[in-house]
Amino acid sequence: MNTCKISDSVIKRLPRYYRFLGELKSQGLNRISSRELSEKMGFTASQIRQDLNCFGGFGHQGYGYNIEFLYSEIGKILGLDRPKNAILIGVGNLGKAVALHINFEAQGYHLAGMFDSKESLVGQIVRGLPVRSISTLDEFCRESRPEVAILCIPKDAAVAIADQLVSLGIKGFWNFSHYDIALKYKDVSVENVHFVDTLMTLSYRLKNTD
Amino acid sequence: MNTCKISDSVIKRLPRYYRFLGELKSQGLNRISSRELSEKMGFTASQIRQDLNCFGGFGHQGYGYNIEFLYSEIGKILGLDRPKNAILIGVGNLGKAVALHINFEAQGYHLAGMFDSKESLVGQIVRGLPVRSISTLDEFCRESRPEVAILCIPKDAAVAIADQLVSLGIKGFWNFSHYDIALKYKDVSVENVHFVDTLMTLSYRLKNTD
DNA sequence: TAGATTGTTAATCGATTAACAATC
DNA sequence: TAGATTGTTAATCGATTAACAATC
Repeated sequence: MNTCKISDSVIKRLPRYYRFLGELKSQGLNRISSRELSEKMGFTASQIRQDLNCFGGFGHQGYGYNIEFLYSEIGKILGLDRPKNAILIGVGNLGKAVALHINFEAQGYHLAGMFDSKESLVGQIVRGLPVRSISTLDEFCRESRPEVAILCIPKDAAVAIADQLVSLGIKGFWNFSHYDIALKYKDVSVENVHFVDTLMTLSYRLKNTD
Repeated sequence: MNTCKISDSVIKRLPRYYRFLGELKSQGLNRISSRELSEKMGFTASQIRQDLNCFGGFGHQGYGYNIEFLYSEIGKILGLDRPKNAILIGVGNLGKAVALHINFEAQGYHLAGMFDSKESLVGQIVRGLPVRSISTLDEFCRESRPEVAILCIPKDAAVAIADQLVSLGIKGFWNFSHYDIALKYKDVSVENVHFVDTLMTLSYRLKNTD
């Protein structure tokens, strides 16, 4: 096992491994070699072995990798087995879609509360949960201690609420807003979901077909 | 101007430049140096100059960059000024959210049609557009010639429909499904939006706070 | 002119790929 | 044992950063 610092590139590939292995598992397969996996995933076999060896020797020489075992190990590396409380801020079109569409439990998340500043939304039931007034955020967080906030609000609203969320103990943001949280708060984890960026790169690629 | 092949890393940073410059522009600023921009964006000034010089010399020695001009040039590089017809496949929670939430026009896209296989959805109006039956896809594409398909359907459905879309002339996919289109069709552009992946990497980062 | 800042080349750093000994 | 495939080291490749001459 390589004790090197794990690079961002490796971490970003882990969910993809997890996804492919989950599928192989559900197809009832038992073992796979790095070469076979490389053909399915479009990585090199070398890269796959390098990536996995950042975390431990999960394979067996002459055999390959046990799919079920590797799947479960990558899940643990990602921390999917650890329960994580999350709150969702902003229950507009996007927030509603996120709440309804994402199967949080499959990654160990529990959506504990949903908040909006718009009084007309408060009390509405989405995914079996009531939308709460943003004014009750402090109280709720002191009781439920969520560690993740999902930001489905515009940039200005995100700027306005980030301090409060961090001081209430939020350790990670799943950030759909255009506010660059990571630049200000160095000790929280941030994953940005900037769809529109990918729509722009698609536009570029269409024009420059390679 | 550097005529090197533009790397993926550079292309992925362009939307971010576009976003930051748009904001500076709306703040009424005229010029900015690579150093000032680097402080705002969290890149190095060197990288900014390198990136921009892949496409041309947009700055002036001793002055910096004209914000309005650079913003507009990056928009052109990304091809946002070119009109692009798009169709959306799958009008469930996710598809509806995408249709309602994304301001396609700001990137030069026009959402021309929406399709679903579920007959109960057909005829429903979303964002002023009727949901069409998937059985009318051929006819519609031969008339409207969309070049982009937005896939908001499950993996199996995506596998089943990709051939048809490619043969109907689709050149780019904005892919929310878990089907890896790019592996099979080498001559189409694909941008994957795999939210759940970022939810997993967030889980990892929470566990390994760096 | 002096000061500032670009465009661009060179140096460094890190990530990917290749190679191969270890070993199942 | 022979064949297969890993884990790991070494080589390559590409991306980022540093440096500086050009020039506004």
